[in-house]
Amino acid sequence: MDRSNAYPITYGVLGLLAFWGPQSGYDLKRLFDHSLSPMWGAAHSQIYHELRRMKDLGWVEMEREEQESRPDRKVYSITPRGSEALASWQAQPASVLQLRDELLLKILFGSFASHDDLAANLKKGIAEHEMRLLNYRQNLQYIPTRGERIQEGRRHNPYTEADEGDPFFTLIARFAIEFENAYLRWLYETLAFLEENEIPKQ
Amino acid sequence: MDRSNAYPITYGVLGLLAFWGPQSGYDLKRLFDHSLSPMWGAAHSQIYHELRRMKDLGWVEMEREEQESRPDRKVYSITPRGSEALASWQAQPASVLQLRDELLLKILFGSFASHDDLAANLKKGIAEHEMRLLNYRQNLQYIPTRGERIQEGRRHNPYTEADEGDPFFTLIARFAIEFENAYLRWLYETLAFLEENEIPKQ
DNA sequence: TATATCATGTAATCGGTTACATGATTAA
DNA sequence: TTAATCATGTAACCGATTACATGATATA
Repeated sequence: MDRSNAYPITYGVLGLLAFWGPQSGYDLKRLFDHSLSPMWGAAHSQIYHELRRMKDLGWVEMEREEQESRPDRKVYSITPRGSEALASWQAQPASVLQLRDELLLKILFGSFASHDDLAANLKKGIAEHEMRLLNYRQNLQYIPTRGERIQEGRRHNPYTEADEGDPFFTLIARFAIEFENAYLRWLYETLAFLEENEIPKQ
Repeated sequence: MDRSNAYPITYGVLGLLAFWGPQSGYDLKRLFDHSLSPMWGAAHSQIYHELRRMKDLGWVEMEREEQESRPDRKVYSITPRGSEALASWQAQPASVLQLRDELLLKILFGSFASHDDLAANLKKGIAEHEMRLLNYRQNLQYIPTRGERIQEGRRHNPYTEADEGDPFFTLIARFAIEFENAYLRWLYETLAFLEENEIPKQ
């Protein structure tokens, strides 16, 4: 629980602090939802938890911003030791990916499902991934610029044109789009295959 | 722990029992490693756990096979109630995918890494995914056939030519290959981009 | 009037991984 | 002689999700 270990999610929060400058837990949750969600989601409870752990580790500092009629904002910023931790994480090999996609499991065992159940799940998958694709395409036009964001502080529009933006965000956005395209292509082909091979009910 | 709920991993084990016929925990672990591992991995401890839980639910039955000089094999088979559970799982919508790929996280925060660290991680990713692709391509030639496997029992070669095999296994194998191809294409492009834009050390 | 946003946290649970534990057989 | 295979389990831990808890402001 309060161990001194760090995990991908820890560095996710730390990286966002390094990139965007000082943020509250609430801000970080929105950044997660906006830029990381389908790549690495996080509940707000977990973000608050990681912040406390990193404070204990000396990787972040906290400053309290008082507000009338609302809970104080606790604004966290990365410390030099946090920056070191982030860099040494980058020097370590990444753990290997596991998909864990329930839809794929269902298709794999499709011989135990009715045609209609399979088709329904495929269509739900198509809707879901089409929506993601739209989202990513829009995001690609608004890639953040690091320097600006940190200098001007929070609460202004953090986006600039894609061609001035952080090249790594652009690379990841491209990945997301290509992944969704490949997934969708397969979903449509699979659905078509099922419809062709359906044995019609008498 | 011993709750009466079921999760994707539960149905993964149940589906394997339905497809391949009676198996021991040890057999199931190998089937997982062979056919499901990068899609939905499972430690042997978890498989044994799911088997006990499903026995309590009446979804599987256990029969003890005595052996000299080795622990008894406990062979599990799916019950009619297990088949019902599998079918009703297929009727429910699948949960949505989250990638949770640490490599993507590292690339996203690539502005806090050295060129060499990034390149090393990309190259490790390339090696990993090339290996998977090879594996999937080999698997595609040997797709299991359900009926045979169950009738003839375990411990014979369970594979037949792809064109006679289960169509769903073929569909999933195609997905896996297309996914790895898309991922690899992106990895190579990203690595090339980094090499082009490297600021050489003085 | 009801929902959404702002803002932070605790508690409970659980899915999943890693380590621990045992021990015979067989092939390199 | 070392490692891999066969074979099954327990224990500890922890990352992550879900639910619980509070309460003001602004918008529909």
